[in-house]
Amino acid sequence: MDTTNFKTYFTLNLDIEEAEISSLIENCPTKTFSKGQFLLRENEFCKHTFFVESGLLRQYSIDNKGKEHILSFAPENWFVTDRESSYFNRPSSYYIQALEDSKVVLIDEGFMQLVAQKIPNFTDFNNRLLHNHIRHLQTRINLLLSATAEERYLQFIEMYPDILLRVPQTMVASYLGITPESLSRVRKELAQRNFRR
Amino acid sequence: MDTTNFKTYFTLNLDIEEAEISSLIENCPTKTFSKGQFLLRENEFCKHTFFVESGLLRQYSIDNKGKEHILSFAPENWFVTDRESSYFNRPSSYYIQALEDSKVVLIDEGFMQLVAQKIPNFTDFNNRLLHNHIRHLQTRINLLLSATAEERYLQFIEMYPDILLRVPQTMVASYLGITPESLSRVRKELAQRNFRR
DNA sequence: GACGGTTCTTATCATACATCAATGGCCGCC
DNA sequence: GGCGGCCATTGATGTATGATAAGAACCGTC
Repeated sequence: MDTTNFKTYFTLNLDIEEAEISSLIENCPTKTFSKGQFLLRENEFCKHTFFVESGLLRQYSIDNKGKEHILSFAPENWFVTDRESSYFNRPSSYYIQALEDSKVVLIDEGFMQLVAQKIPNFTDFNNRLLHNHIRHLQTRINLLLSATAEERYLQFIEMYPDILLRVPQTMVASYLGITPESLSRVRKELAQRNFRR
Repeated sequence: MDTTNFKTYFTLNLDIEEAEISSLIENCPTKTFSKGQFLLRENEFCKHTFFVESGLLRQYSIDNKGKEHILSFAPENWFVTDRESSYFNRPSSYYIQALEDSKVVLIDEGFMQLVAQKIPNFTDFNNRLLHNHIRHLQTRINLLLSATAEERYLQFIEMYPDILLRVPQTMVASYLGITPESLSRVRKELAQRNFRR
């Protein structure tokens, strides 16, 4: 199956030759998920990091009142996994689901170690990914602590203009930590104050 | 200066001999901060990871309305740093401040690389720290998205019973993302329902 | 032991957001 | 082309938490 994005992602981020990548990537199965299908469910053990070749995924949890809370969206060229489960080997508390028909590369621990052996600066690369993740989470916490629904929405538009157009509003609301109704009103407010798109 | 905690932390987490540690640690300056002093301020570049030998630190931001939001507390045996600033080399958006008189080990990039060279499984150790950090942040986001003030407070008590007793309530409130007044009410509520401590 | 600062509590009022319920648009499907 | 499911909108009402203000408790300090 075609894994163009995965390959270019690697060549861009690692100092590595085309041929070598291709031979490495052979070790990674690719899988197709159709809209609505699950890549991971609560209480399962997460065994992979998923690289999104095409399509769109979401990672979310369901709280004790039955409400969904989206932790992250993953469009093409993004990684997603439950590190808590995969790294610490615990049952996951999250779901990962396809929001569009998606092609996904499945990366397991063995592959990581293989690449780490073959490619010297892979650990650095991995480190960068982790740091990026942390930065991202930290920003979000800060936002949840300090910003109103409207401010968070505006920030979301800034950061993920593409995703905004690809998912139902309900899900944006769930990401922002508000109800769909509230988001609708926020949008109305903004529209009335002559805010476009 | 005495760095007992730092040493034992290392011996416990890395496969390494006492003598070797001591010689390594010589490279790390230790500094004392008295209550209220700053280790890092907004817009400064964070050059160190801080290991708290004794005392208590907090990391917080100030939003555009002038309100403080505590991102983390760091009691003895904890690391704290602004990874966003130190790793990506950007001006920090956070403050790090001593809440008690504290002894702190200053770890810089050079030290990290030195240790990485000398000690084979240091990268793994470092990885574990990063993953732990991520897990922690993720849990917090989930909580902010799904739990009420009361639920968050109860969870805080569970996780940080010691810190609860060491910092003013104002700061607990700031960590939870509510006002001190609200926290006071939550506590009153709990007390009336016969909840102890 | 009085003083001034900080912290905590309490009361009243204000507000952002949730909840509940109804409606209408959109779209795929038989 | 009508039917049913999903989604967005809107209105009425409820509730948790914020804002403001004032007083009480605590605490180190001179």
